[in-house]
Amino acid sequence: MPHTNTSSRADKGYVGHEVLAGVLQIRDDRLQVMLWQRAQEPDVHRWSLPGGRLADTEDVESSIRRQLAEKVDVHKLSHVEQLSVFSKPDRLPGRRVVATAFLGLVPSDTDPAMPADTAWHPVDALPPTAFDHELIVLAARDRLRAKLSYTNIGFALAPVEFTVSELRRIYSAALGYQVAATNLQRVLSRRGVLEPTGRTLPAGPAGGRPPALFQFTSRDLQVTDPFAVFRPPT
Amino acid sequence: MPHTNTSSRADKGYVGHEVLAGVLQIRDDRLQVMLWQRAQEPDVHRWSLPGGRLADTEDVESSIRRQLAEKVDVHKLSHVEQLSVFSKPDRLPGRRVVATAFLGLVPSDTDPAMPADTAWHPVDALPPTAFDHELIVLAARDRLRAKLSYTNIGFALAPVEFTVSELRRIYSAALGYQVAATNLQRVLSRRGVLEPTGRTLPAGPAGGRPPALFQFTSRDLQVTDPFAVFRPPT
DNA sequence: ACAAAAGTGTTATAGATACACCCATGC
DNA sequence: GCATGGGTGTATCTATAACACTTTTGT
Repeated sequence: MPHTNTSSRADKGYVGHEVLAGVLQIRDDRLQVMLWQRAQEPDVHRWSLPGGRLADTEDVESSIRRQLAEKVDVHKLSHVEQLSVFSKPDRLPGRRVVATAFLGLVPSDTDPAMPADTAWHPVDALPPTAFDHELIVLAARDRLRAKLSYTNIGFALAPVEFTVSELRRIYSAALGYQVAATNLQRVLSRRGVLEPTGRTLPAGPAGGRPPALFQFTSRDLQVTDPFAVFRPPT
Repeated sequence: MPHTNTSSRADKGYVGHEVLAGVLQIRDDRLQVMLWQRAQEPDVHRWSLPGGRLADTEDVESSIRRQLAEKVDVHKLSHVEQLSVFSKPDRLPGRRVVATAFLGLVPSDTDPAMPADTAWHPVDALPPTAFDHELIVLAARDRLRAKLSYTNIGFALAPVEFTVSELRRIYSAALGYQVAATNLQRVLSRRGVLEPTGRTLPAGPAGGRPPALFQFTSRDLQVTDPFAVFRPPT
């Protein structure tokens, strides 16, 4: 790739700006991240996050959505939010580039078509990653885990309609520990995050009661637990 | 641009990068923010946040700390953290500049010397502000309020030693509603955030029991309440 | 003694977990 | 009938809010 940094660092104040996304999805009951394998130096063959350069007419969120549209049909992204800036001067070899990192989510029932150099990898068993991209993946994972607790962000990981069992598997995979279906249902219902659709699925081959189907009441991010330790007087 | 496999638009633009901080302090029992008044166009006479251009050799956090040192003795900043990126293409007139915004905190018992064009303003009664700086101030306020609930961030607003009454006034001002001293003390103590120093202050002129002095057990930001709705099995 | 401010004891309430038990289906 | 998975009822636990009451000082 470009340059020997002969003139670049001397060009005072020129700071490149890129956007990168940790796009997460639950696949095979594991939290996985979308990565593509670099074909060129630097960091050849290492895996890196999708993204690219910020263009003139877009803000950072428009930019990451545009760039992801080249990898994944953008309509399949159920949620995008900003994480933070990664700006160590030497985070990339060559010219200086500041990155704005994002968390992106894809529902578990979609399987977006991706280029040949791109694949899903479990977040807890990452391949060798390029630059500081592993840090960004971990930041994305941590943000998701935190928000599962106090927001309705599960809507972005689950299909539109699902059984409580399916939702339990999704939450367990994302959080990294087993959650009980019984309490998951109750907590989310009491908060008004979840509601039954009235429909059910047929029982499985081994029998059993046919599961009811549920949906999220809202598909926009909402804080559902103010978790205010110091609660305003009622 | 190193390391993207996407071909984005031609590089017409030079994207500047600035860092800005909403520096907050409790003064006169109100949450106030440090602003300086612009002397030149654009937005003459409007009030704006301290900050400036990202230099070549620093990351964004080093940069904002350096720039604040020009306004406030940097050692008086008890906490600095990144908020988010503001990147609308037209957020400033003229050349495009992306801003990384920070929250900065100053303890209530310090009164940093500041330039003549700089003053503190209550966050709930801001003067006319420049560009998108009001948004950044509100983001700083909201971040502070959220973290008061589930972290020990109060250490950054309070003096090293304080009475529970003083702390109550600080929390009340920052949160925007009255908190009760009795419960404040208990919640923070049970979490191990607060501890008595063993010393007391003399009673006030009107009498009353002499208050005990307390301190925060740690002066680094720590999450004290995991507020995990889906708690890992014990 | 009395007023004032600080601090403690006690109860109430909310929101979660744990677990036993009942329900509906296929074979 | 019975195994299997789904769903509900109920007890328990934890943490905070509310408030009455006690403590310690100055005048």
